[in-house]
Amino acid sequence: MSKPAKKKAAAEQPPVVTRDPEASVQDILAVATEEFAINGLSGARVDQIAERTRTSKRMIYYYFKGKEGLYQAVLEKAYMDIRALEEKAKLLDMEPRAAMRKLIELTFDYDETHPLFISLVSVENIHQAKHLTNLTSIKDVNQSVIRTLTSILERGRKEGVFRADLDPVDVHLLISAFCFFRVSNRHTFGAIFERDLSDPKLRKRHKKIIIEAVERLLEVRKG
Amino acid sequence: MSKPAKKKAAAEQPPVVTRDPEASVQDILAVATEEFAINGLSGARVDQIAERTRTSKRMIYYYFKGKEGLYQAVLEKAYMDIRALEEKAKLLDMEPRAAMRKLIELTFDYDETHPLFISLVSVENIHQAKHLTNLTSIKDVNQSVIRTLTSILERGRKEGVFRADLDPVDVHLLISAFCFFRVSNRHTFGAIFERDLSDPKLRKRHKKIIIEAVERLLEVRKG
DNA sequence: CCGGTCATGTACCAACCGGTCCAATTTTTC
DNA sequence: GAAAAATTGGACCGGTTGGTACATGACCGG
Repeated sequence: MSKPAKKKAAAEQPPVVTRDPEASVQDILAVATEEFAINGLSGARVDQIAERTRTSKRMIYYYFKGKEGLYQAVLEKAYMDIRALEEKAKLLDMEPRAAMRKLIELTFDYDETHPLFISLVSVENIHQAKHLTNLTSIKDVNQSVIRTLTSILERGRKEGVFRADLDPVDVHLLISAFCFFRVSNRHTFGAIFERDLSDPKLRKRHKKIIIEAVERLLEVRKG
Repeated sequence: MSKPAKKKAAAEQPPVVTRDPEASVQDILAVATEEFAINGLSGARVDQIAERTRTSKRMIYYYFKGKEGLYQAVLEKAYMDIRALEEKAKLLDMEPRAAMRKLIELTFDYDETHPLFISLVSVENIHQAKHLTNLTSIKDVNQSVIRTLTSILERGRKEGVFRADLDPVDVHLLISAFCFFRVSNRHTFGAIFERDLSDPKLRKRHKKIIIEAVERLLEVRKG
């Protein structure tokens, strides 16, 4: 079914150059995300991205100025999407240990289901995050994880179930490192140790391990 | 014993074209390691590598066939160098808990002091490790870590200080992930959370954290 | 309906980049 | 010491790639 578009409905057969700026932008971003994640910044080809789009190379330069502009837009969008991570779960209502477990599971699952995001972050790190520093807005978004974590740790400490001498960012680092690495390094790790890290069986086991590791690390020890 | 000076510079200065194949190869490899680590496979420029070398582009093609051949050689060398990791320490003579702690420290310090290696591994993962699969030799080298770890865990289990239900590769994953991530993602993580992960103070704290996390994870629990 | 801005397609280019050709000169082999 | 092999240099090439000039239709305010 042809989309009737606007009021100018079907005179006979106009070439119907369905104009839709927003759709063009989103289309380009979606394709570019894949290309940059798979091939890296310099490895990705503008022509290839354009070809996979329903529009043309001209549009990429029209909307994003150039390859780097497109890359930066892709990066920003990818980082912004994490916002959806904790929003759907109301961690602050749960008791500390359950909240912590849930937070770990969310992180684990997010990384697992967003390999393109993981790749993009790796790419950006190779470029020493010099494009990321332009994007000040994403700091706030990402630091919300820390606020949540801080709150959970604080409540746990008050209830006497969590120790008090751990920095929330350090805890986040431990969780993030494990979840991220499993995905980012699945190819080399898999090749060397002959393991398929995408195996559901392993996934389940690894999720249990990181949860257990963090839980034990947070435990209060007397003496 | 003056060289048969080139006709152009016959008067003084013998050009002294000191031929040294081995040195040429090593020189190229060293420069290429940096370039590939910093710019990635497609981002690195053969001309740039050649220029930084004391030899010429021609030599790169002579010794390594092409850009990909050079990249593969760089990758192989980088992975082979890990062999030196545990060799110098005789972990098998130490009591299990001390050995485990030492192994973690070695991994932590190795990653910390070899950021180029970390970058290369990240680059290779973006390329889905398709160059690594050609290098079967490195599997053995890297699996020696697992053998060591297996032995430590086994002895610990027999002595009753370590639990028995953990896979050595999974334990290695936990350790490796933390140590690797700290370096591989130092730029994005640092930018977002405004932390300099190379700060010695943080380094010391993080080393303590990963050691403590693993130690606690390995503890035997009754019930 | 009409001028102006927005959106898009086509064709094209100049620079770059991986790779090679030709040849010289050193080192090794016999 | 001559032939053969190994190393090196420098110029050069052809395809690729990011980017642009130009034209043209589509939408919108008045």
